[in-house]
Amino acid sequence: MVSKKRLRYGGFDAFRGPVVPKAPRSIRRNSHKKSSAGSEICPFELLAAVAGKLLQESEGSASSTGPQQKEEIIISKDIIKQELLEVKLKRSEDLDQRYCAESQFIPEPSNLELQLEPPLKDLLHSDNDSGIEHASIVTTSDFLKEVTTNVKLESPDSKNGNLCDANMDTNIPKLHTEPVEKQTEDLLDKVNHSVLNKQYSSVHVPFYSDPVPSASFLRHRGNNVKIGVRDDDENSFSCNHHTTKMKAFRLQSRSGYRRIRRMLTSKYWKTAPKLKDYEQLSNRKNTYKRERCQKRKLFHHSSKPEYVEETSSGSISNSPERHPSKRVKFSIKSFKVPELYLEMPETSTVGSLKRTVMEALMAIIGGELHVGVLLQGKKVRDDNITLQQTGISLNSDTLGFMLEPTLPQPCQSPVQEQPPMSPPECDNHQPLSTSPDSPITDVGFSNSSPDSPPETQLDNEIEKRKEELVADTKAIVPIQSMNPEILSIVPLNQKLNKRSELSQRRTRRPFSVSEVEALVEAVETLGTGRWRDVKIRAFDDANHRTYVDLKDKWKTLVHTASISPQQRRGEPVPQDLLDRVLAAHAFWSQHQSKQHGKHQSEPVQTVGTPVKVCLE
DNA sequence: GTTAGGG
DNA sequence: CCCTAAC
Repeated sequence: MVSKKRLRYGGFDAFRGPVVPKAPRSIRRNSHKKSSAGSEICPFELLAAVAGKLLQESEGSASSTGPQQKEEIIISKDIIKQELLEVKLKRSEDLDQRYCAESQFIPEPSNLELQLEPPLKDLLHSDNDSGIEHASIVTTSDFLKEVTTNVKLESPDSKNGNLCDANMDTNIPKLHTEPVEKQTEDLLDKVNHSVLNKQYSSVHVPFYSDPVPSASFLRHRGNNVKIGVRDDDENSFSCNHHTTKMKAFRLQSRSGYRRIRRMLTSKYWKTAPKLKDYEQLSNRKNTYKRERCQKRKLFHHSSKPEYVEETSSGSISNSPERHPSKRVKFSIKSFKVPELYLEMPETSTVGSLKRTVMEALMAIIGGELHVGVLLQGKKVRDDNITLQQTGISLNSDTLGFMLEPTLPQPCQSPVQEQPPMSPPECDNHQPLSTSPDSPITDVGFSNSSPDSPPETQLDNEIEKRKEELVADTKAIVPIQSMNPEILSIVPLNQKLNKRSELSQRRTRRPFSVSEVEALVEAVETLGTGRWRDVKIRAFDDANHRTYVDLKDKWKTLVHTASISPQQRRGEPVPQDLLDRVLAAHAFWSQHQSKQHGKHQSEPVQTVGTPVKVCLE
């Protein structure tokens, strides 16, 4: 049997060595920070930056080549490579060693990068109608290695070993200042306008090959080419056109999964470079929340707007003259495109690759493009409220933008049918082949209704199947690796990638009143320190409610009960229940529930009237 | 594996 | 809900 850990490592433990040193966390944490912070992300940042410059510089000579052949290749193997040499030194060695055996497949190392220029405006079907002037593609040797060999291993450092950066930055110089009262709608217009009007010079789309291509991500599109776009965070994966449903999946059993995920998401793995503090901040704390809000968004904000002149608190400058209103300055550094997934035969020509990439991009951004505004991770949906009202004027450091292609995006149902990554069944049994007609709605993410399913059984099933999944997944890898005909291109975002694969947050499932009642009842009798017992007693059959959940729920119930009804959110809990909550809470906290231990069966509905439940 | 708390 | 420290 393959252990879960093995799975996690793609069964290449031998290559990896201990992931986390058996040392005190504090030590591990520190060492990790220092060692990886610089070597993991930076290279990619650097790559992007360097490549960007290079390409920009080469723009002059690489201008449009014609109406039809608007594509153009730029192979600059050495330049970028050089730039990265220093940074990647160590890693490169590792990789080279690893791939040594397979390197013969690599005709020749080259750096790959994709650049779109001018703007997407053309693709956007915006006001303008010109076409893309050209797209350049460059690959790195590593990239090719990965591609041609379909590497399936990922070492601690190969988290980044996944090669290229995966974001598409569309640099936008700067946006104008806006009156604070300006409505968000206006802001959006501004942004959109800027985006659509060549105000940025290039678009970068670095890719990386997916170390463990998920069958579910594959879509056939025309001949052999597969294209898809995966939402970077939620594992949600959107495909263009004929794509059908794709569901992400969980690989491990809940416990194992959680354990692994804990490892992956723990700060020990966090390696965001210092330079990206802003990102780290939001990443660490908001990624879940923020990005969660972006489900189904093909584009997500990459960089928060930066204040051009002042700090967050002083970001507002007065414009005495014309507008009495304060003005907020926005400087949108760039936008990022989510993961892009492509597959095509090795025999494909570079030209076709370019076309494919373009098609994929077109598919993504081909429709009308909108800009979404994210404030503190939450999407600001109301276009009519003012910046002031949203708090953007004061808080723009938590502001984000995202490009929203107009793909059929069902979503938006507050609740979801199924946990995003959950039902392994889906993936397991809906392999590569897909019916082009399948509704896109099923794509990856899920929608599950809170009170959805007879989860009890479902969960069990899932649990069972996880074992199978392990095997299946493992099997998939080798197959891929042995099939050099498949070219995988997947933009990368390691952290997100990791998270998306293994750190999927559970789907939110609000407690129903009946659940609350059951919880209250159980706590009344058992006390507040025996959550496991509470679980067994009242939620034994609810696999999705862990005792920790119950404990948390109780915590919120106590809080809810102590605030005014107006401040409460969600499905209202009957006041009488809340009263019982308070009573039980008071009772048990006063009676040190812990020590009440064992088996008092006395229903404490009389909690209010102190009882001598204490036995013993 | 559980608890208890902070986030 | 997540993440962790402490048991």
